[in-house]
Amino acid sequence: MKGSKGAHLSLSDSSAEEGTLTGPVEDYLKAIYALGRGSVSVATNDIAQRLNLAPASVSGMVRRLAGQGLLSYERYRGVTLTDMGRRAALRTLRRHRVIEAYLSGALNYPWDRVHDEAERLEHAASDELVDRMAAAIGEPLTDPHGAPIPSREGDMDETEYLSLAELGAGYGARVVRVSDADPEMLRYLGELEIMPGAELVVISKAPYEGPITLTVSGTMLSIGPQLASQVMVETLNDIEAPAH
Amino acid sequence: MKGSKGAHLSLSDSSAEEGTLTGPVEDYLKAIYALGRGSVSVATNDIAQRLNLAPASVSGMVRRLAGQGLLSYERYRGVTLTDMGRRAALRTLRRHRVIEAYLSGALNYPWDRVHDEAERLEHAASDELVDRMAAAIGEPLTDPHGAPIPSREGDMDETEYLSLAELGAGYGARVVRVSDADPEMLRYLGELEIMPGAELVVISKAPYEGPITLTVSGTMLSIGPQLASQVMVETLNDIEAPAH
DNA sequence: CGCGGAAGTTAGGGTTACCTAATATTTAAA
DNA sequence: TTTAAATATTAGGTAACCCTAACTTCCGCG
Repeated sequence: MKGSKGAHLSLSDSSAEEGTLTGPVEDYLKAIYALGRGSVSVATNDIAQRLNLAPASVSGMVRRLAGQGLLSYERYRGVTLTDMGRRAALRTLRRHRVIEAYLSGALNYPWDRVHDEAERLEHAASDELVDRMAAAIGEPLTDPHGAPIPSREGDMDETEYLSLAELGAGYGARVVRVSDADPEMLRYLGELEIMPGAELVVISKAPYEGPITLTVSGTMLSIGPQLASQVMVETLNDIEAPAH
Repeated sequence: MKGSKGAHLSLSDSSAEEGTLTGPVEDYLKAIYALGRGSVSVATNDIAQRLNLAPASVSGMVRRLAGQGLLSYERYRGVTLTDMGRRAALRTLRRHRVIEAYLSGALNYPWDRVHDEAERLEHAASDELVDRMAAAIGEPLTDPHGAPIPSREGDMDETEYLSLAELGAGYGARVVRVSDADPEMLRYLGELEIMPGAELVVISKAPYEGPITLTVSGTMLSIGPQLASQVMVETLNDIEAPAH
């Protein structure tokens, strides 16, 4: 575990602003939140890249959002979410992850396809629907990829974890989260049974960015370091350093 | 029963067009379908009223949609859906009604609130999601208000029914469908247990648009003709004309 | 320190979808 | 048949988002 902190902002009701943000605006806020982990300043080019937009488009939008009080912005200096912006971002994040968890838990969606569906539904679902979905599947704490779900009140566990690539040979660990960026990759990880909750032991790490050999639920396999870096784990004290 | 006909058009895949219609476009097509029951010509003003838009906005949109082959349009003459447009309308209608049925059946949504939620989700949900929802609640044939759900293939039962206001005193009937236009009204009808499946007997109809007295599941009550006209029923041969 | 490339911005357009005001067309009634 | 009311359309705007091209600012390296 590398570090830990928490976010708290009231998500519901959101005080005085008009309330209804457009889909694109929600996407901007989510992207800025993800890139700036809450309060770090974010480069407009990075937002553009993440949202697949031309940098010029971001400059314009960011100026508008600053005008609406959702973020603070100084030309050529990057942007930072205001409390209001952070609240909106977390609200969208909660929607997204609850929807993912619901699709997976209640409708048997395969985990490599929940992301895209949630990406569209998150802008259309009401708070009530999201709350009902969460209740229906027992108020889960994470989405199917292991990402934490912000609470209705705007709290989110922001614990950071080691990646499997950083784990030393001989260590046992439990998978807590995998990146949901690439469906193809998720399908592959699924085949290997590398998913949240799985326990694994690193057998060896070849040097020079070589393959990492490990056992997952009894099976031995090797994966590249690039893939391993997308898998976040929590070390297990009790399986520590077996002989090899 | 006043008449009966069926619609058949392949809903899936939709042949050669680009495929993704915007939310507003889907709303126009749905409105035109609803107003023209398939193929009757529809006045642009009626579309405007139904969608709560200025008539001028409709003229413009309708020209664009005609250009895309979704409807045929002659200035000052109203519009008619093409096969392609009808297909798209039925696809949206299916989404809408499946979502309503799902919200009600799987998430315990009260029936006066499913419409608004579905109105937003219908533009964001994928065909796969809609199909999974339908499967999860046993492929229902109607939504919670009794409106028929078009099949994946584009078939819809378009049977027309008598309204409760048209039913003569002494007749027994089963409620098949109620208007979902007004949540307030739905809540009231729910309190009275006037909902699809309920069986009722008309005791008397006061003249000059006076109240209609009836029994619903044993209880006697009176409603105005305006409300009664929003309740569609199917007569029951076996409870016909009891003495009074 | 200054200068070139990277990063970010403005300028100028385009599309969708809406609006109000002014105009045209249809239609029903005198 | 004429004509006014009802219906519908164009004309001219606005706002949200997006783009490409041209320009500006920043910053690190020599």
